[in-house]
Amino acid sequence: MSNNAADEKSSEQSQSQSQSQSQLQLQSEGYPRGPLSYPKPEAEYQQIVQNSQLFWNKLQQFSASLPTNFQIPLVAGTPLDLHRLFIEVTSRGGIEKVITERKWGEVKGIFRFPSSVTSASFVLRKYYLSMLYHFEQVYYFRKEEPSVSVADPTNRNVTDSVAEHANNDNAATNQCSVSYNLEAGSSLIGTIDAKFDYGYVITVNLGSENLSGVLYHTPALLHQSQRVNTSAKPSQRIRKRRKLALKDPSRPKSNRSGYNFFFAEHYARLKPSYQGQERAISKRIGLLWSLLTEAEKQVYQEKGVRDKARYKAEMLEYKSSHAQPQ
DNA sequence: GCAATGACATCCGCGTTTAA
DNA sequence: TTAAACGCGGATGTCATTGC
Repeated sequence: MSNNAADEKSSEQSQSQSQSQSQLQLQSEGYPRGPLSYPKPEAEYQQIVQNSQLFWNKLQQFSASLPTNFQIPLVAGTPLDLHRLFIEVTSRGGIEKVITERKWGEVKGIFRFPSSVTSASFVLRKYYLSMLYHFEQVYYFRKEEPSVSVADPTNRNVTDSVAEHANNDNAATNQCSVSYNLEAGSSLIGTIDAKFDYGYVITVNLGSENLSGVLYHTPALLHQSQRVNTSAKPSQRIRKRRKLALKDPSRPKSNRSGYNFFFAEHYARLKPSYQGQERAISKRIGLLWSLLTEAEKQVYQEKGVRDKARYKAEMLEYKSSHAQPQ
């Protein structure tokens, strides 16, 4: 099928869509509006990978079934090799994996874009989402229905997604800010039209209009990350310790020296008067330590000795419980 | 010799997003 | 399409001491 033919077909579909503008489609970012069900794949994934011509034929046919214009994107003035992009992404487990595992750097490296392309990762992701995402779902994952779950490879929540769509100029049909003055806590009545991996396709009755949209389950991981974000950012050492703790949480904490106890005590005291001068605090505490008499130091040294004993005892127990059976 | 222990601002590099 | 802004995570710096 030629590009023109594809354009004409998508144009017709666009017109039919514009006739049903009451439909509220809360689509995920950049994803072409997909059909309720996918066409059957007409080739095996391996064939698509091995045969570039077959790939292009099937992609154009597939794109024609979607309400999007099929146009090969240019990057730095050069047509983007969508076949190569498809292979590189699917060989890494698909778009969701590439995004969540931050593998765009690897994919980007394959294309060897000129240095002038400063946002290659984002461009590749954008074009993949707009041109290859549904194709991947059918020819790689062999899905029969669209799974809009990809809304969350970026791990953002529904609120963010909706807010973005409300700000998206392209989302002509995504007008969340419809004339209805909805507020948090407003009640709506609707029906579930379909269920998919991460949520539901729903229709809500608003006056004389029926608005369709998607409800997502907020991933548990997202909740965790949000909780983390609401608190102060942990220090690099704390993150490192947490990493070590995750590796072996039962390992006893290292013992602290007398100076460690002295430092902790004085740090808390000096902090209010040394706002934002942590290094100055450290130097100050070092000076104070050097000015202590032996008797004064002894108080802290004893704490260190006790902690050392604690550490030794805990390590003995730890080692005996982790000893390899002979 | 390196890492850990207390605290965290600052810098840097990389990936993502936005505006023009 | 691209440059710039932005966000995030890791490394560093300060100190003394100790265990591995």
